[in-house]
Amino acid sequence: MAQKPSIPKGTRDFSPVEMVKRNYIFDTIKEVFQLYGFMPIETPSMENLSTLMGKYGEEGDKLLFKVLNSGDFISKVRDEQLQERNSVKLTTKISEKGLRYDLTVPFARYVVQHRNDISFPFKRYQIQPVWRADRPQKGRYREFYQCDVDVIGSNSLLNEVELIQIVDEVYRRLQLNVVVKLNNRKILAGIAEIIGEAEKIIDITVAIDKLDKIGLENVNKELAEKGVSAKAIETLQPIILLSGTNAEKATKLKELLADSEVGMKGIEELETVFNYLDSLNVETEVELDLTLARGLNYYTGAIFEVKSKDMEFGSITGGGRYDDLTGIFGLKDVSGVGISFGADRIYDVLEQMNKFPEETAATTKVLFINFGEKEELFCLPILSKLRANGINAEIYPASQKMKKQMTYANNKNIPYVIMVGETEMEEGVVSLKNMETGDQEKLTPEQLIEKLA
RNA sequence: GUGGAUGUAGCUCAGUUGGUUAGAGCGCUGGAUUGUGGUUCCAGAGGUCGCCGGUUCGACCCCGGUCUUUCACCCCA
Repeated sequence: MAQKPSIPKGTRDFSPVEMVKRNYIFDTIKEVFQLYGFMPIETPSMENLSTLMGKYGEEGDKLLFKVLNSGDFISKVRDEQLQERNSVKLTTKISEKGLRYDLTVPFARYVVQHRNDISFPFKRYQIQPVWRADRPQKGRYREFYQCDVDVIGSNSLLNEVELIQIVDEVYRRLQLNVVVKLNNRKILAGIAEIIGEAEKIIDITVAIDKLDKIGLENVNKELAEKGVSAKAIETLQPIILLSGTNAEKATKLKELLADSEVGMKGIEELETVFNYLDSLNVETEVELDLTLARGLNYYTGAIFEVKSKDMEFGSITGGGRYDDLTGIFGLKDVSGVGISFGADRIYDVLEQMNKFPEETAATTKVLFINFGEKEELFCLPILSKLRANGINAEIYPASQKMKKQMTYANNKNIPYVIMVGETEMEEGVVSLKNMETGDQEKLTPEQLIEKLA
């Protein structure tokens, strides 16, 4: 055999069986999005690097896939630059495009670029692949799908509430038990402020975020390493370890953050959201979690994260409010909020929990066994009629051995098989065999349609 | 990006302290059974032992490199 073909690291092929399952996820999510009035858009796989760079932090820039310029790009680079052997610098000379890293930044670009055609608030959803040059692991790929919903151009906290309702509805339809973790960047900013380390907010949130993973001791250690003063760390302790119901946490937080204007604003926002939720039929547990930070540094208000309650896994949905993402592209004072469903991780959870529905509308319902030319001529009009009635049907394309045709039906999990030979043609009927029970009956074409429809 | 593991038939995996012809199960093809499959029985095909190089009389096995997959860290969906 010649060298086996392969695909790039961290990418995957999807078989027909997998695609049926994947589409089940996408279709469910899409339906719910539309139920809440969101409309789809798509953006190109590639964006200009100027759009992408600097939006995801230093780490993110490294994880961007860059696309080489076309043509004889290297001849335009000066010798000194080549000799310098500085990849980062050289990249700017030979690459001006990159694969999108997420859907939010391209969306911000889209909004700014099409601002005159958009009426705000703009509610859009977007289901497309994104690429990250991360090192792959289980549940982490270099190409994966995100399902984003965002509403931009509205400050109302009602948007936050609707997003949580969407999460609730999607996971109810997918029959997964999840918990929504909710926090607010303003509270985190307030905490940093009252412990006197306002400028270290990023380091502090990143450290706190790891609490349930590495424990309190290691969090404190990391804080110290990042240069947070011992006194500040001490003040921080009661805040990190805050417990009780959401209302209790909020009450205590108000005392602790009384001197911080941002902090109080954050609590107020959270309380508003919780008040709305209380009056709605949201089944999903929503928990105020102060240790939730999320890496993306463009978030400014609410932060969400959704985790499966049934298994230990990274977050399967996440998002938040960003007050000035479009500002970078020259459109000020437009606030947006959105969340992203990680379809690939949801797939893995559904697979492990065995929660995919058994029956799917996508597969073939009935196969015509092929006995030869004469029989084909008899069967083809009936086949057309089945399809006209919305019944997924196919005919085996050649009159091969019965066993082979039956095996084909088995492997494709086709529930019914139709056999037509001399006797059936004379009587003007077909023999319909149920592949599961083995039962067989003769039906006229009309009865057949009625039975399978 | 850092550190560790892994790679043998289409799939899941055995195996050899380095020695001539590399094994199983499942799957595949054919037959028992040319209008009745998923069970059973029989037979058969299929592998440059990830790739490149080194050590050796001799390498699937030892060494180096490289790629894949995977685990932890980083970060994240």
